[in-house]
Amino acid sequence: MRARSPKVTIKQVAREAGVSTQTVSRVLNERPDVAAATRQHILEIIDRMGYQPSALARSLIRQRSHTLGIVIAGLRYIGPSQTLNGITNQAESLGYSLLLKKLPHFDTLNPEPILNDLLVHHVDGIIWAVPEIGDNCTWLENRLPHLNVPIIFLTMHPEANLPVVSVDNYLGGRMATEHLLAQGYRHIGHLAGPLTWWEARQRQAGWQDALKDAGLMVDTQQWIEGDWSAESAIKPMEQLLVQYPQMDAVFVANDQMALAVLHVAHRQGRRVPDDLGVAGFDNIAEAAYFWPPLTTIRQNLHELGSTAVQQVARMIEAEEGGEPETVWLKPELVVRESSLKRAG
Amino acid sequence: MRARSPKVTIKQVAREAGVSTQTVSRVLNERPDVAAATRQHILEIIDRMGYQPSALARSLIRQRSHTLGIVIAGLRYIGPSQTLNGITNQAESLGYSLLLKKLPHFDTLNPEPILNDLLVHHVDGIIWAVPEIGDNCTWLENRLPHLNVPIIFLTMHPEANLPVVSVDNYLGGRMATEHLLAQGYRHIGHLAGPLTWWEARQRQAGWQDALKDAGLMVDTQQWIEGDWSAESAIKPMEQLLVQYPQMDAVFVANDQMALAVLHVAHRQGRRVPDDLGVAGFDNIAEAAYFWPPLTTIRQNLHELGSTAVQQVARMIEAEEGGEPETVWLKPELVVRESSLKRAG
DNA sequence: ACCGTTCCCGTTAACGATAACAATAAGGAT
DNA sequence: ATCCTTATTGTTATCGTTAACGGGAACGGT
Repeated sequence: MRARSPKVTIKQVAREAGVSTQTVSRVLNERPDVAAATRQHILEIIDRMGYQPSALARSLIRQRSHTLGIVIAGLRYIGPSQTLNGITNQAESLGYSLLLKKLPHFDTLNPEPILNDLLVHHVDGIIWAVPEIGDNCTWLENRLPHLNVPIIFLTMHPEANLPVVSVDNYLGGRMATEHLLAQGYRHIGHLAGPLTWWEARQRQAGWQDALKDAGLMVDTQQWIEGDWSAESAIKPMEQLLVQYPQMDAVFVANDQMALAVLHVAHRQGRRVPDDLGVAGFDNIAEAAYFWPPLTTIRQNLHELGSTAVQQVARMIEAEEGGEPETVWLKPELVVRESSLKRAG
Repeated sequence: MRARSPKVTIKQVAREAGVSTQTVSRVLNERPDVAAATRQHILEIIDRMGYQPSALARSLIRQRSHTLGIVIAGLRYIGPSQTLNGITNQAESLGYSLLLKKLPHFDTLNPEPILNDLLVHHVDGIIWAVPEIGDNCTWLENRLPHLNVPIIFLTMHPEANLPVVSVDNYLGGRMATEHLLAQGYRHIGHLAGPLTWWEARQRQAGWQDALKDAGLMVDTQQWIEGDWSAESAIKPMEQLLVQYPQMDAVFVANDQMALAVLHVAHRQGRRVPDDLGVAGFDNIAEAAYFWPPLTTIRQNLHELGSTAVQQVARMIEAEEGGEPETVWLKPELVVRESSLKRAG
């Protein structure tokens, strides 16, 4: 292996070895019909010249690029990044390259430019890692049937025959709320994410059903909406404390907003968890070091990403046989001090 | 624009239009030498058939892929994600696609597999977004001269003739420390990142020089090393409080560890900022809602990413003329309560 | 001696596009 | 009438690789 300035091609190798390019190709692809001596000779020359076959030319002739298109909506928050991390790891180990695209906005209605861009690059499959928000998925109905490439969706409403991989947000909401109930809290409010997001609605529904199953009433005074960010949560939380004064615990739709909740509680002198139990969602790295440490729902986004890759890979390899399949990942409850009601 | 099952090629368009593929190609590339009527006719057929030229075939013949290789080391933390976010945005607007690769480990010594993978995909340029850790950059010397593709490095020691884009970590360390000094703190400790990291060393050096310039002594009792994570910072912080008892403020190398510092301070009943001033680094989204809100150094990683893309693009377009250039981005001080020493 | 295999390797065409070079027709200059 | 432009189009070769096929040599069986 040594230096190579302009790229070495199969032709140069062939000429150097005194054989046809086809024979070199056969060696590259480990075909049996090459004499041992010839193979050895060619391998030596390949090594000496530092030849690497062009993935571009291969993709073109084989009609198979071993490339996946990944569509994300943004990486400002840690969630999508962790998912992407899982994707890169799994893709690496399955031998796929990744073409990364970003939607200009969360609620881009027309995904055509992005899809086209991926298709002209001959991706073998697509992972649509964009959260379902408002009607940003309406294009699906009309476009999907014409898309002749396997595509998988992360974190969205699982329609019939749509391959989706998602964390069970509803279950997560239930788990957090049931934990608060088990601790003895009885007036459990909810600080929701933006309800245009499917995830936010699921978490809210889990909270609501858990309360109902416990025989508790739920009305609109008991919850309020934020927009995921800590900043956005300050005022809603203050408002929630006013409109639901009996509240003794709150299930917050993500950890960032839960941080803001702790912040407001401190400012108002309400002790957590004694006066107010708090549970979040996501289990961000910092949650264990909040004051007090935050009880939360851990979602394994790394696994989400890696599962998605496995699923598309399966669909790609299966050609026609790959049935759309929905995979639900189970979240986990992580109990820390913020929800541990002390006696009384 | 309508459905297209198997991909439409330029040949089919040409046949449908009754012209040669070359003429279609000329229309695609907006060459002047096509009769207006012919052009119109071909455009209609392109639209009707939903034809999109293959990026693969184009890349092959043009020897130009309009693709950048991005090498990262991981996305567990938010920093690299923000950088990547900046990269995707800028790449999009300059018309580059992104091939994303992940190093298996931070300290991978042999980047050859990754580099090769990018090269066989004919990337036009490479952004090496891997922090400099230990000797994970030693391959540079020998390999770089033979690499016939522009490459740019993020966040590493700027050797001569090496194109680097980086936030000025040294300056950030100085700024944080000088701010603490200006607030009247006089015994300023430092909780460093792992000193195998270039960034960690830079931040430490900034802290040290700021103290020296203020006429204060610095010895090894006054600082200790963490590994960036909040978890890792708990014990070192406890240790630092023991070994440097006069300490009245601490500059922490990142916000995650600063969170742990606040945590330890609370547990030990030391009031921040009265008994202990705290300044962090990074300005993560949560920092404003820590208790108390954290003074920190903001680094614009989005800009880091977008600058990197601009630089490689420049190098690509410049062919030979692109001089390696080092770009330093200035960090900003964000003052919050954790460092505001009250009178006394 | 003839024929069918098997082994090994080369030729040609193809993937989907563009570059470089004709080639044709119309029009103007000489 | 001849030659030279200019405008427009087609042909051929090419990018780097592999698929499909062909063909010669060596070997064994009848």
